[in-house]
Amino acid sequence: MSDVSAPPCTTLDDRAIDIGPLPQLVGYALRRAQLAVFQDFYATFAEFDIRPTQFSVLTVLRHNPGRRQSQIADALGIKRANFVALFDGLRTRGLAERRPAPDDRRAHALYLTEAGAALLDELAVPLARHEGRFIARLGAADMQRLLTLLHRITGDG
Amino acid sequence: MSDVSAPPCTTLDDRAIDIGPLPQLVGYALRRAQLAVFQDFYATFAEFDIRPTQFSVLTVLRHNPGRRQSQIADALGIKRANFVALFDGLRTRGLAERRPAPDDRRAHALYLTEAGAALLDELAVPLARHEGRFIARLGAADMQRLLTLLHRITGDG
DNA sequence: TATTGTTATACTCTATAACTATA
DNA sequence: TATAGTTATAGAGTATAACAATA
Repeated sequence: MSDVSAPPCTTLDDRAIDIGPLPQLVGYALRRAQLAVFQDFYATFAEFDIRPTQFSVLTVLRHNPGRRQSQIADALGIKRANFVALFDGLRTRGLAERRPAPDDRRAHALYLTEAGAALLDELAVPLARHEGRFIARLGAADMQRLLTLLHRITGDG
Repeated sequence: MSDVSAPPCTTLDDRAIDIGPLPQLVGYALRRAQLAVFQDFYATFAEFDIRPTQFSVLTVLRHNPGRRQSQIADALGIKRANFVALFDGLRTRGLAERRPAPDDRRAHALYLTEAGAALLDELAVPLARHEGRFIARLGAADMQRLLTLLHRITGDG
């Protein structure tokens, strides 16, 4: 339905902006796509107060119990100095814990708590819905192609 | 050459970390790929002191001279409050300028300066090298497939 | 001497609220 | 009343330097 009584243009130029060659730049396209997915992630996990980085730490802890802070941080591309506060946020919520490393009194071995493991189980359902929304946009086959291309960009595949 | 006198393991567990299902999550894969490309962008344009967001603003100004701040900011997904300092950084360097909007005394019309246009011309060469490094990893056909998939993720494809 | 975890600090990016001058 | 630009502010994320304890 068009509105025949719509007012005339109120500005000199209200055509859509032309962002030119930006969509053909891989960095720009990656950034916009990443923001779209993270926005969906934030909305999906807001009720659990879990952000993408926190989710990635919990996941790596589940798959690597007892590793040191620096190993976990390195695997996720996080500086060890920045990992301290990030991990403390999980620890004070009872989701993860530090234990003395048996072979090195400087180091801590990191573990999920039972509450952390239970939360990760609980997050599996909304996570699948979140991923499912993007698989629905692309189809499963194209999503797998996208993941493979992204791994080749990152340099590990 | 392997070093037969290499010391034994110094830690309890120095196998590589297993980041589990993270590489199959679209948000994680996008984030890591975006960081890899932006790292290359930073290194490529460090000598020009241009960051990805600044480059995108200059590019949109070239393609849309005379538009208002809020239009430019919206097109790039930047809040108008955050755009002020960003644009001032370009303006004080003589790359862009504000002019009074002819039809609305609240608004400013934004333009590239000649220096800004000249810089953008100069940046074309390193930009092509930057893009070329990732096209080299994927091949031109797969890069085009990646861009198309990314646009579909973002929702404008 | 080097490394682990930590603190301090700074800079960027992002988000919201509120102000001003116009409309 | 609403909008364009602006200011202030706060929260993440990220980067470097330096320190204590330990290797």
